[in-house]
Amino acid sequence: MADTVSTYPFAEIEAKWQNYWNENKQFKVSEDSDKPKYYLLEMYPYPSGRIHVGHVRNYVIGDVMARYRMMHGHNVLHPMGWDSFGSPAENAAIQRKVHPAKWTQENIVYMKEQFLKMGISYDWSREISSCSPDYYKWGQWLFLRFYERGLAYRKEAAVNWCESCQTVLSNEEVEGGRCWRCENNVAQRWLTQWFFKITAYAEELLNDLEKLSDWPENVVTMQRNWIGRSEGVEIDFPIAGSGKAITVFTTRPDTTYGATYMVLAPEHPLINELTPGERKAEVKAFVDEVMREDKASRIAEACEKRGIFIGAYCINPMTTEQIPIWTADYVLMEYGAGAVMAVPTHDQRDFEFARRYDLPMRVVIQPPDGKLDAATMTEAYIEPGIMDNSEEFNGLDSEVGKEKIAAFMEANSIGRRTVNYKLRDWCVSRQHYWGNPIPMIYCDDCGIVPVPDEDLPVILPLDIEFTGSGTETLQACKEFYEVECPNCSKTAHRETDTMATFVDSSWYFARYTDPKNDTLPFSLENVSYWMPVDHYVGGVEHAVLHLLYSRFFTKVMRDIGLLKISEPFTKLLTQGMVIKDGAKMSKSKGNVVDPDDIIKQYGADTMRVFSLFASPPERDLEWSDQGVEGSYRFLNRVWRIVNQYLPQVDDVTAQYDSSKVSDSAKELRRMTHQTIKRVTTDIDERLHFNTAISAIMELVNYLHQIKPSDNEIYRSVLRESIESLVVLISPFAPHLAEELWEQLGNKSPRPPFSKGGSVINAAWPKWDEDALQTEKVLIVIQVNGRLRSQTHVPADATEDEVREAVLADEKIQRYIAGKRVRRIIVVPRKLANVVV
RNA sequence: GGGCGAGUGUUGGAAUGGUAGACAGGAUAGAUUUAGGAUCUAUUGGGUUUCGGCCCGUGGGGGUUCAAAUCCCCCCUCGCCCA
Repeated sequence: MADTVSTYPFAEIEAKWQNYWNENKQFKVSEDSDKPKYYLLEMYPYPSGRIHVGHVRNYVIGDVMARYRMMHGHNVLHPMGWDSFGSPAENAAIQRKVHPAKWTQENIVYMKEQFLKMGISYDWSREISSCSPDYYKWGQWLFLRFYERGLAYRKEAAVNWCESCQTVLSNEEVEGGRCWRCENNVAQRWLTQWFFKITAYAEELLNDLEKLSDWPENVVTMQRNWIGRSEGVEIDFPIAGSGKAITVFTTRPDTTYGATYMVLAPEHPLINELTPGERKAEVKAFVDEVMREDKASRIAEACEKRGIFIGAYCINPMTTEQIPIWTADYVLMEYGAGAVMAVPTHDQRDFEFARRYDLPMRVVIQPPDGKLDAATMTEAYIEPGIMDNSEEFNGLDSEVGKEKIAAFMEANSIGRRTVNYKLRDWCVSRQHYWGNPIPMIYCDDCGIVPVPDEDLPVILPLDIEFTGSGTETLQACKEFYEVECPNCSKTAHRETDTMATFVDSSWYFARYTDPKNDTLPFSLENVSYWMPVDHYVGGVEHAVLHLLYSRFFTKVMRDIGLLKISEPFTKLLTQGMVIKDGAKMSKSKGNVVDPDDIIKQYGADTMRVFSLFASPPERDLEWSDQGVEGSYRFLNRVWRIVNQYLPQVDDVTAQYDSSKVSDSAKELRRMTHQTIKRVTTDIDERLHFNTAISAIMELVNYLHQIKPSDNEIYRSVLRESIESLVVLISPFAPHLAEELWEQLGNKSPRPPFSKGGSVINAAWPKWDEDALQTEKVLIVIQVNGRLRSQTHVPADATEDEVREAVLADEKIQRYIAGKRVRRIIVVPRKLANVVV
């Protein structure tokens, strides 16, 4: 518990310096700087009400990097804003009768205050909010540019429907068959929706992953899997008694002779057309049931596969046999074109399905070491092998057969080699009120008419009655819904769905470069100066969602001519979750920590230091109340040690002649420079702030036990140490550092570190490699790899000199007595291993 | 089922081929204090000891190496992603 007598006055200090930064516009940046630019960004938050410790971790990590770069003389863009459209605001409106705009605005005001209290170095002059018309106007503008290029289009399709959110979802928003936001099961519905043609960029999105060398490998892998490129063959199966064909995609054309039935996804548009009248009712009942079923259980392997014969046949183009067409729950529209040639002998799911419904099977690939019989197989044989029952292809290795069959199909116009992606076009319509209106008008005569640029933005009306669903709300609002057709001036109506909030967040990073531009989303000049984001910090939950969409938007914006880069984020850091008592914090578990309470009790610097010290950023962080107290104790220790030495270092500068340094000062100097090196490389190269802080702790512990001399050079060396300590700790505990910096008399310039004013203007200390050297080094001595002794040798001792010293060691002599020394391995300045 | 990641004291973690457990937390003892808190000092992986040491120890088993928490193979457990 905080005690006023023995602790530093964090509350006063923090308020003082937050005020100072604000008044001095310390973090405001412009494009006309001769310093090199650095764009440091954390994912902007949804203004849900209050900052939680997960946010704290995210934004503090970003702040350390931002402050570190500022102190390295970079022109650092470090902006913040609000992902302020979205369903929680709408839910609050329905449940608590507060207008979403009001609810959102109040949350923003509160959370901004919290950010200020945390001492995060944002340039608030660039603040953006996605629900503000001057921001969402440009989202609409971009939508129209997408539309002009055919990258935004409307189609009827089976789409994901979340009953609890009352809206459609993109495939990326469905995780394991559940809604990513509310974790409810997702069903399928036939609806006409707006889509972005992300598949047009599939190849580039995949290939450019190779450029992302500073991204965590798991994120790159997840995106690669999500895009899901596979090479194979598209095969046409003619429909019996019709001129049409069903096209399937397969990576295994070598098994085509084994395709004994066809399966269409229940959502497949051909089902209704192909099902003969007498079976229509039964098939429709099945299809409806599957579409209501949740996606999770449909894709679960353990679940029994169900299907129904639709009453039609198609022709296997290789065997020319008629095969039955089925529809089954295990085939999703996402795979290939929603149609699968079923080869039960060589695909496990087809095998299980065929066994259940007693469908025919034919072995067409034999393993190298045996002969399979379809009647006795207990599982599908999915490995390559020798082709069988495949006419002229018999006896071929199936890998060779793949190529031969593909060539045969192309020559005979049965099929063609193609590349398939798992990635589907991005459904962006949402049946919500609190979102960016899609700028489209429907006219009975002219059809779909885009809103002309000069009429943007389409303002989301605030004066409305909530009638339940968002779409209905907007339809009921006559001033919004009814509009003159821009083409023919007749009465037409507006689109009432709004855009997914992931559209807003797919380009916000570029808007920060020119946030007040009212003629374009951003100027080419500004965006070219700042973009790409040099370092992006956020949660791994966006590995596919936001990070894939943003890459897509960047490429489209490049093709529109808005910017010149292809990838938005050079370096990515995905931080782990904050957990408590082994579980994710949640109200129901009662393990929620409120940052406000921590700040009140210990101050923002303590909270910052704890959330950095407890674990490296990419790992999960276990919150510990006692750990917080430990960080608080440490900062108090820093406060005391600097104050204790203040009188001794007050009248000297940190400049001295290093050749005149005494032995005891040399040791202090070595410790200081070693700390500078460790902290610098930990922040800069490894991003391991926990070990950087522990290095500072070691310096503090050392300073605590020295007996300083009165000698002027010694006091200069001590000043260097104290100043380094303050500068090194400043990205972590900026308020404390500012206060101590001022106490050290560094508000006016004082060489070599202080340039006057804030500690942020200070020069980041450089370590002197010579200062790290000692005259003697400790050599650990092993005998046969086991630690036996240690000895000191001169730092510049040769390997032979080390060997001599090792053999002269008393303990070692006992160990090797009577044995033949076969060799001695010497690791310079570290270790020697005697092998006997 | 596949892919990726992780598994180290009582706890968070450190060490990425070279002294395992830095730094913190917790605990124990002592100093200070009327007391508590704060602060300071010492100890703190296990076993054993004649107090010099010695043996064991990084999920389990095997291997490579003078030397393995670290590299390789097999297995177990957990997490995430994809089926």
